[in-house]
Amino acid sequence: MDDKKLARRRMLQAFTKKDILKAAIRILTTGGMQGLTMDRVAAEAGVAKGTLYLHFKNKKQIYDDAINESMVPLLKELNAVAESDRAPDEKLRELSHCYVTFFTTHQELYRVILYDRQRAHDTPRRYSSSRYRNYVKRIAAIIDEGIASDLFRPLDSNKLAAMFIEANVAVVIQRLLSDTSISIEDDVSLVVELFMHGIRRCST
Amino acid sequence: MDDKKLARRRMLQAFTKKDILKAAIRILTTGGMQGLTMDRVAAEAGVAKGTLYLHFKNKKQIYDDAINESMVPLLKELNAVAESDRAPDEKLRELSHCYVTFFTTHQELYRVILYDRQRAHDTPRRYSSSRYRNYVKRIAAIIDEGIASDLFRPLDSNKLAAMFIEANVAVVIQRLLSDTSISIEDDVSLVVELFMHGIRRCST
Amino acid sequence: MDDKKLARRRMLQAFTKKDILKAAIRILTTGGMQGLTMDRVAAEAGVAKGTLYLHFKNKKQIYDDAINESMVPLLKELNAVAESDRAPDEKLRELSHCYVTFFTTHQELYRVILYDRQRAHDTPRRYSSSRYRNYVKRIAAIIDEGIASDLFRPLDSNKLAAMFIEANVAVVIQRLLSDTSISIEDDVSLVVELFMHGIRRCST
Amino acid sequence: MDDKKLARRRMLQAFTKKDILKAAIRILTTGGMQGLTMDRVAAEAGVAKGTLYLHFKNKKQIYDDAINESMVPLLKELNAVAESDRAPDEKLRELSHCYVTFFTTHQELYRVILYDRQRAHDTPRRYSSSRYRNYVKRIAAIIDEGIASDLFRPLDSNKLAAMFIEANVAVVIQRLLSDTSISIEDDVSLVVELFMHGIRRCST
DNA sequence: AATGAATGAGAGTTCATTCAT
DNA sequence: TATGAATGAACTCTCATTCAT
Repeated sequence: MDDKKLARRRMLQAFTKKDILKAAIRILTTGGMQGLTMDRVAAEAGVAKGTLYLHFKNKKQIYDDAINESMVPLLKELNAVAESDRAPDEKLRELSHCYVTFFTTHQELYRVILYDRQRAHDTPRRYSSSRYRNYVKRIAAIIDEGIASDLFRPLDSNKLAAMFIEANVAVVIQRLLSDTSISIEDDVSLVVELFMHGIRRCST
Repeated sequence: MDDKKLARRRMLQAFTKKDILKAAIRILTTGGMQGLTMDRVAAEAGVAKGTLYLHFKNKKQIYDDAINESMVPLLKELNAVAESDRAPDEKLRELSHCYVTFFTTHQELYRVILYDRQRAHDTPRRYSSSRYRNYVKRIAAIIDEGIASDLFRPLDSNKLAAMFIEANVAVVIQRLLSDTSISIEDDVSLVVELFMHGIRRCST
Repeated sequence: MDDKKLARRRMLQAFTKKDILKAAIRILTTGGMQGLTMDRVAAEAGVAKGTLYLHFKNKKQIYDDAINESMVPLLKELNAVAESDRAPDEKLRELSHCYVTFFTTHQELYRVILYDRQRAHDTPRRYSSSRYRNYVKRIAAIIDEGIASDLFRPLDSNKLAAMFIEANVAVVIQRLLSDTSISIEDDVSLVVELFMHGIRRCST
Repeated sequence: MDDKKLARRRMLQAFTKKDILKAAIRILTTGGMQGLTMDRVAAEAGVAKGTLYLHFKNKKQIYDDAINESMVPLLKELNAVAESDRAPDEKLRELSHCYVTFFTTHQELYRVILYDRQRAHDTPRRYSSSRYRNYVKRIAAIIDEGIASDLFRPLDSNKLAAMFIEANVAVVIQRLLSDTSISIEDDVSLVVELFMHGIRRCST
């Protein structure tokens, strides 16, 4: 009986916490980093300002947790692709697809994540940064796979992985700037084409 | 006589304005977006806070103008390269070199610029964004050159240009994250190699 | 049967209340007035925050009761001394000893008590103040004893009592400020010396 | 001309600062330490809250400066007495008079000062505390004078000085508690009587 | 009787902007 | 044109108190 009550209470608490994070993500998505104020988070989550501090130590923690939380779906897809048994080049194509789709639908939040990306410098153990690094490493692993199977040439896989991610970023930026609704497939194909063969005409 | 005075006044005014922008750039370079306060700009520029409002409408304008101003040297180099009479692939190599060098030495400022990059959406007339777009176009023009001369394959030059920029960004980020002092030449070579030939082993 | 239960419940309740007060005293002793928050009292007492309000009307009551409670041991000693059959001057010496010892070992709490001392003014019915007044009266009674037995000169016993207390306070403050560990006995002797040769009739 | 303007500006600024301090003292005098909030200080001084931070680094500085400022008149009187050429016992009488008068008319503020008195401990260089210590030293010097001239017995002058101050405190507290308007002279006489027949060499 | 999540008023502080000089 | 004191809204965070369970 007591256990049930406790469990239920925990559930409710967890719900509130999730609600706050969702609210924070919504705000980051529409208003960017500067839009994220405790007042707005509280209002958006439908709780009192003080309640935020019951669930999070301070604003920074809300910010960090929100970004981490928002990346969860993308990371899940990334894992699924990485652990599938397709060929490395096919994996890259699928990753590109995930990436472009995800960031096309997240806009402002995506900018925030990009901005957050390279801050490892000042605060070495920053979670967010290690997250990015990790992300790069996974893609590098796929490229290493390709190199090992003689599919890819032996180049610096880590940097190639980083460039791969940013190439997708480039495509997303262009999508946002041009406002035309080009099919995601075409963009993905372009990215993959570049990475597989480069742009130089093959001089037999 | 009066004209002379007026001209001189204009000059002085222009000087003050430049000084303020330089101060803002220094602050952005070291302290990022959040470090940019009117107090600090005034102090750094050696003028009174109120004076800032004689030269700029508000903080946003200082911010925007500072970012534009900070890009001027890079844009000049870009122009020089674009207007030289080298082959397109050589131009890309040189651009990559300019890019990596420039951002490696600007760090925080560079983050700010990246963050600012795709803000075109909400504020359509934003100067900074049109700057980015312009930038992409110039590189696209070089790629078009290559395509026209049958050096490159006929792909979407605009998006390739964007990907080229971001590939350089990727390299810079990795430089910052790894903290190792790899030669810029090697990074540039990797970027060029990717763009010229892709990563797939050439199965002749 | 029911009575037993009720009695037992009362007992438990009384225990909880005492525990809370003890917790409050511990906090006041180490953290002073500003350290006393409901959260800390609850945590220190090992009860939920809401529970505090079952035993006390509000924070002020906890604060007041804690101060009163903290003085109980001193008051007991005071009573013991007052009711002993020693000479008045000997009693004062012993009181001084109690005082200096007690406050030397309580530090922060002692500051709180001193601050609280004369608040009678704004809130006439304040318990703590009447306590202080009571305390003064008891010492005055001892002095009156001395006067009656021709040991002391006939001066305003109430004010002399107050001065006696504060003289001990002065000694304690100096002990805290100097940080040297002078023997308590020496300090007590000084206080007594001052008071004896002041109030004692000069036996030509 | 420019100098005049500058001087005038400085004057105005100084005025504002003094006004803020006066407001803070007024609040401390009536509402004690807890009544001192930035909002109230601003309202009482008739300035905006932000203005406070133009003149003071933070609340603590306002608090400290207010206490120091409030003591200025007392310290002046103390100096005047100390440097006069009267006999040490006469000096003590006058000091007592100053003390009782000053604190009788300052009430709450006086409690704040007392509370502040012995905080040297946690923050060693605290101005306020060194102020108190200094104060004690000056009175000790007067007592030393008396000892040197064989007027007083050779006892620990520092502690006697502290006890002298606190004896006056005791008298003030009693005045506040009893609410009767006894003449200050009588109280002073009692203090002096106690101290004289305590520290004065007993001329058999 | 006990809990502890939720509240919300209010605290200290920052900073873009204004305006009298 | 230049100043910088003043403003006040907005910020992050604290904490005494309430109330459904």
